[in-house]
Amino acid sequence: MSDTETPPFRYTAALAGEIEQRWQDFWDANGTFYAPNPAGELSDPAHPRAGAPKLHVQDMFPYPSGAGLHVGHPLGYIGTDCYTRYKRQAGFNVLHPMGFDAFGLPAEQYAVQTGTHPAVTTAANVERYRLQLRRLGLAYDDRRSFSTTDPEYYRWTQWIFLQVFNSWFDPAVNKARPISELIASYEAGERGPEWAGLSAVEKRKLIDGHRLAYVSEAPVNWCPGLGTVLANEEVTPDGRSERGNFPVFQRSLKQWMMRITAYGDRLVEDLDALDWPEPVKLMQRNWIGRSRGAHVDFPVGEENIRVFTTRPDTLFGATYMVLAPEHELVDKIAAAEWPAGTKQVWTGGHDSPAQAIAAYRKAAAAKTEEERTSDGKVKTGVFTGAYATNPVNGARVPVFIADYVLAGYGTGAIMAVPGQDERDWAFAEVFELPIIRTVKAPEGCEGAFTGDGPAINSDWLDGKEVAEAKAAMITWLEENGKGTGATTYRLRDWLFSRQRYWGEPFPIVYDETGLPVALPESMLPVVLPETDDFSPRTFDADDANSEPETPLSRKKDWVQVELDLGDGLKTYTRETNTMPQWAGSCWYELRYLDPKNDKALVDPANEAYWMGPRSDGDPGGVDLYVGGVEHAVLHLLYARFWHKVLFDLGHVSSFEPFKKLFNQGMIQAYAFRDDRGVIVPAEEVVERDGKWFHGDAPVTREYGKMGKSLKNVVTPDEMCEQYGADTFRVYEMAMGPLDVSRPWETRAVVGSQRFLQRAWRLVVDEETGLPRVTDEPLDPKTRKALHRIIAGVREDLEELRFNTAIAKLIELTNTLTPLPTVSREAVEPLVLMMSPFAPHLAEELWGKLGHAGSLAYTDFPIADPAQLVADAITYPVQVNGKVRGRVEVSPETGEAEVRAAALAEVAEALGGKEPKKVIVVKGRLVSVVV
RNA sequence: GCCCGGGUGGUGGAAUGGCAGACACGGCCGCCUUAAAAGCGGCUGCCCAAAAGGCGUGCGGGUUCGAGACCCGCCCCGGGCACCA
Repeated sequence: MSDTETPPFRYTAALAGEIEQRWQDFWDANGTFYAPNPAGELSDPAHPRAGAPKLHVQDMFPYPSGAGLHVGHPLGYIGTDCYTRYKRQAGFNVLHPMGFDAFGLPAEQYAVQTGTHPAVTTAANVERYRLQLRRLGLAYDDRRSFSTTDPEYYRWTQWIFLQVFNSWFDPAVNKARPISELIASYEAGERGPEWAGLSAVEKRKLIDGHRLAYVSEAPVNWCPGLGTVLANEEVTPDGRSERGNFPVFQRSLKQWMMRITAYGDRLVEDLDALDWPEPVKLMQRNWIGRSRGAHVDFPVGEENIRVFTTRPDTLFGATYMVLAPEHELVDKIAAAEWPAGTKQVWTGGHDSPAQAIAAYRKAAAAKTEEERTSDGKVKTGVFTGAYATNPVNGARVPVFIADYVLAGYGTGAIMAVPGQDERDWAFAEVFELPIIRTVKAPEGCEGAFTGDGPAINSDWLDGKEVAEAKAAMITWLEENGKGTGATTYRLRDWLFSRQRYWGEPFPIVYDETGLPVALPESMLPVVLPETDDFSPRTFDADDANSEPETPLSRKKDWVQVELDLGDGLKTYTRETNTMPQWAGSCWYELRYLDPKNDKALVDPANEAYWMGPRSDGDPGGVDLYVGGVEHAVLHLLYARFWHKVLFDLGHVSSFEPFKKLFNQGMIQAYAFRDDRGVIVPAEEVVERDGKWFHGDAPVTREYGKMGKSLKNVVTPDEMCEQYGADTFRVYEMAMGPLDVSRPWETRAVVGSQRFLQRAWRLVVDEETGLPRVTDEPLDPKTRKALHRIIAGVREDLEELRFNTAIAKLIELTNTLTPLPTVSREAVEPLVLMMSPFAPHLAEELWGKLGHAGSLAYTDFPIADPAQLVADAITYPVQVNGKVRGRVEVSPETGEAEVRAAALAEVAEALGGKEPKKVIVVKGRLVSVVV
């Protein structure tokens, strides 16, 4: 493109680039977007928004990968930036910070690949992200930025770990309390006399068993391919690692756990107080998987099988029982030989119960998780030869083992009620077991009936509806000592240690007893030791028997440490696991509030101001949290858990971290393959007549994520280069609603550039660069249009409907463009309204209009209600639902008059027929029925 | 299988039960230009040569003066969960 004929002051990419850099420097130099705190180092009583109503808006901070940002990443950041710029102008003290989540597997793996220390690559990646984000003109308070890998930051991550370690969950008050209170209670003899008789080590073990962070030897998810254990949340349903897709095996290993299950109830119930997308709430509810019901005891000889059921009301219909194959009672209750009356199908063709059980277990163990689930419909199992007694009616019921009962849920045993449970019905059909309906099924119902209805065949329960029958049965069980009401959860405790280098070290050492000892706060942070041997020990991905090895354990001089922890100088051994990636993101919303504070996690005054509840029942928290739906369970569940612990211990006044959650959509992109199936670079593909070509070769198009492997990455840097950051921002916001995923289309970006060019031209003479506005008042019609648009834009911005807000601004620009003179009365509000979307351009135009400094704190336009009243109303007139004419009347015109005018208008269409009905909808339309 | 979303022009998308398709891309035509690009102006849901008209929001019913929106029954796409007792 030749520049020779482009007017010297046209808003081109080059001019945009110059303006953008200048304003970014200005904002930095003036601290334009600093938000004042009520207390501490970041307070500023002279700030224009000191003491104003607050607004805390936050993005899910990025993981700075080596690949840098593509145009999809900043979608949410631009959205929050537009929203907060608007709210700042509308009078709010806005906190809009950004940081980096830089610990974790990918940083370490990238470092391993490149042979550089993760700290080096991480710092470089963070720096690159900062520059990329700065170029977009995002209005962050940079004083509050941090990386989770900063020792000044993870000092507090470790501090929170200590709070969790040093507390226990008291079910009596349903909250966490300091562990010292539990110890005091034991010492006072309130919890039984045994305490006094225990040795010091036994006492410690007893206490350690109550802590919210505890070491446990339990089955965990061991992933040899990654060389680390993983949390349940990090394992996919088919038993592979979410990251890397390696096989995951169940291994019993000694690991740190966090007692998130204690918070199961509150994590479910407090969802009701949150303004979150329903699907996300639902995913959390499903993950926690709370079921209410009862534990019921079924005697088997000397033994007793405890089952969990959500349907105690159906106990009279329990005709058999099933234990998980791994259940510990199986071997104890199994009969020596098949009892009389054993059906052939129950034995699996084996000569004795012991043989049948052994064979079944072997077959079950050989099945992969996928096979077990995909075979789901066909029920298998064998009889144990044992009979249990149904506690409500004394019926003798056979006990089976089957893999449709899971060892890890409830008690690993069920009472089977085929009449009311589809799985039990299917099993009963295969094994020819009796079926007793205990809830009246509707006419024609075949198979299990799981719905509501009156109880039948249930003695004293007969006639009661399900809910009432459940309650009655639980009361009966408790009164007769046969069971109790109970709640179970699918949620497991959170596996909190990883065998990695690039994570937060635990503030924990072990003494000569092998029991953990918390380091005192004064020793924080425990700095991650320097090493050049940070590679994890990984294994053949299928080697289930490999042993994890922590990189830190190789630092012998670090692991062995001499400390005085109150009883003289002693040698301790450090914990060599590190925390999982989620640790740093579990509480970062709090650190933004008071990032420089080295005395406390956050000053209570600052926490109360930015996140504290404002009314009864208000959970408090971040006012708006924007990020991808992929964090629906993991990050959001863990962060809620930690926040609740901090709340219980009095460190924060909000009981939830994120009051409102918004999931932005994903920007996707097309990718192209040639006839060999090889991906070709998307930027080299051209479209001709609805087909796509790479050179002359036809290629096929597919739709997917943006990424290196699909060769379809478009970066924000390219967009800034070709169009300018403001154009890029406007395009991203204009292309659709923020929460909808959509394809990226570079060629459409020019539309946003044209809009900005027209707006620029409205204010600036392209030849001279001088402003061309006049102080003449607007004509009344345009003034009305202006105020209608102001009202609409405000409404759209409040609801994060940026695409329609931009459409209205384009409409206003297009209305003003053909006018003979450009009135300041219209242009100034236009510039102010554009400023959230195109901040650099708006600042520049604001200056051209004669204002000094930044417009960031200039009031956002407010519509004049008097201008929102229409001069005239045009009524479309429908005849039998079709528009056949329209009449224009003044707004005060009465209904009768509108009706008469409308009928006159459509007289021809009526063709002399008498209308059956005429409906006049005031201000809307007239509908005539003939 | 169960539970959520969603289906509107060639494309991205607009529409408190009240004129379907705002705004934008693309396309077509024109102005400017030696020419091209950029810019500017016009047209652009489909059918029909055009007008008039007809048909149109995944499909089939229904409620209503009036349905893209509400109700019932299907189909398709995306996501989550998947023997959780």
